[in-house]
Amino acid sequence: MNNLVVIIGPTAVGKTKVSLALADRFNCPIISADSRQMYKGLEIGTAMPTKEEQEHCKHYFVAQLDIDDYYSAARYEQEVMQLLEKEFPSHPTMLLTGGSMLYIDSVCNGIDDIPTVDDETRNFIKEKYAIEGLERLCDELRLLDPEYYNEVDRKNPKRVMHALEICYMTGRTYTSFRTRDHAKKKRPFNIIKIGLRREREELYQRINERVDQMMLDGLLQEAERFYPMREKNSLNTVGYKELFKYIAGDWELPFAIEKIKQNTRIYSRKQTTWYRKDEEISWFHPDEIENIVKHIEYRINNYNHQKP
RNA sequence: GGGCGAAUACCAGAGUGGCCAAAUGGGGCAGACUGUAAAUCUGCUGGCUUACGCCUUCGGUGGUUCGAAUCCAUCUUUGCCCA
Repeated sequence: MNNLVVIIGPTAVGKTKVSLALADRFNCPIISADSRQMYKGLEIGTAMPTKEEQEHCKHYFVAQLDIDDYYSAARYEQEVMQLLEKEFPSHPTMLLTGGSMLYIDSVCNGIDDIPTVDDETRNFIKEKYAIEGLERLCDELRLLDPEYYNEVDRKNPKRVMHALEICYMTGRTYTSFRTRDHAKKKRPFNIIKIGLRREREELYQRINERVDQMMLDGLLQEAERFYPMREKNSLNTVGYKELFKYIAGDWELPFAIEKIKQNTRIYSRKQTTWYRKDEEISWFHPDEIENIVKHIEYRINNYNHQKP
């Protein structure tokens, strides 16, 4: 059986370094699971693997989208599954690493097949929301999909709007697509989840230092380059959105930099919240490379012995 | 030396006799999460408690009052103005 080693951990914990070491050991390419590193041009702000690192080892899903390209976790799932099918014959152990938990979850557990919303519907609902407000949309959702109405976070416009989009576009309830059919999504490979963690104080220090380094490396210039496209979703990203405020004249630069650090810390905590409920993760300190390798080898052997 | 003012929870800052454990914002912490997720949204934030509730808080002390963050006296610190 083939193996997918998934390296996860909060931002700035040191995933890149560990995954490069593991790629060497297991002689395989790296599949990135980072929703922002996928975009071209965001090298500094997303701490994208460097040219040298990418030459040293093949990276997938890095710098391949344009800033205004549409993308989604579902599309990611589909593309990763295709890629794995192609790669497994020559690389029986593959590496997936990144901080975008929804993307990782969609690869490990699958994501329901829900149609992609067309622009027309999207704009229609968006306008409806702008004119009528969230409460009216909720009222409508209660009529169109009472079951989901009872489950959703009715204060979260994105959730409510998306459900309505599906109802409008398909003429079916959003609930009818949310089957969570895990049997259908059962993966034909072993998944080994490795979590990387550090003491919070240590992680925060690394975050702060990394942000300072990004500024030295030219993050501001990178942000200036993308300033005209600042409304794009892909640029609603820590590191850029704060500098856009500075460029617009709303914030002082030192304040913007502090906000980048602060929002990065918050982001790291949100990631941690996601990890806490996943009991399949085996945790290590990023410096314990040898232990991580041993653990992975042990798991692989174990899986193989279990097979009849 | 004289005059006026200010002191409120981690910070800023409302409150000027009971509806005040104290608005609001920031910060912090926790959580949710299936379609652009580094997004979006939620809860908590004096102590004890699952909760009802109880206890200790609004610079210090002492008063007035049935009742004080709020009124009075005084002390301390501090800001501005006149000398």
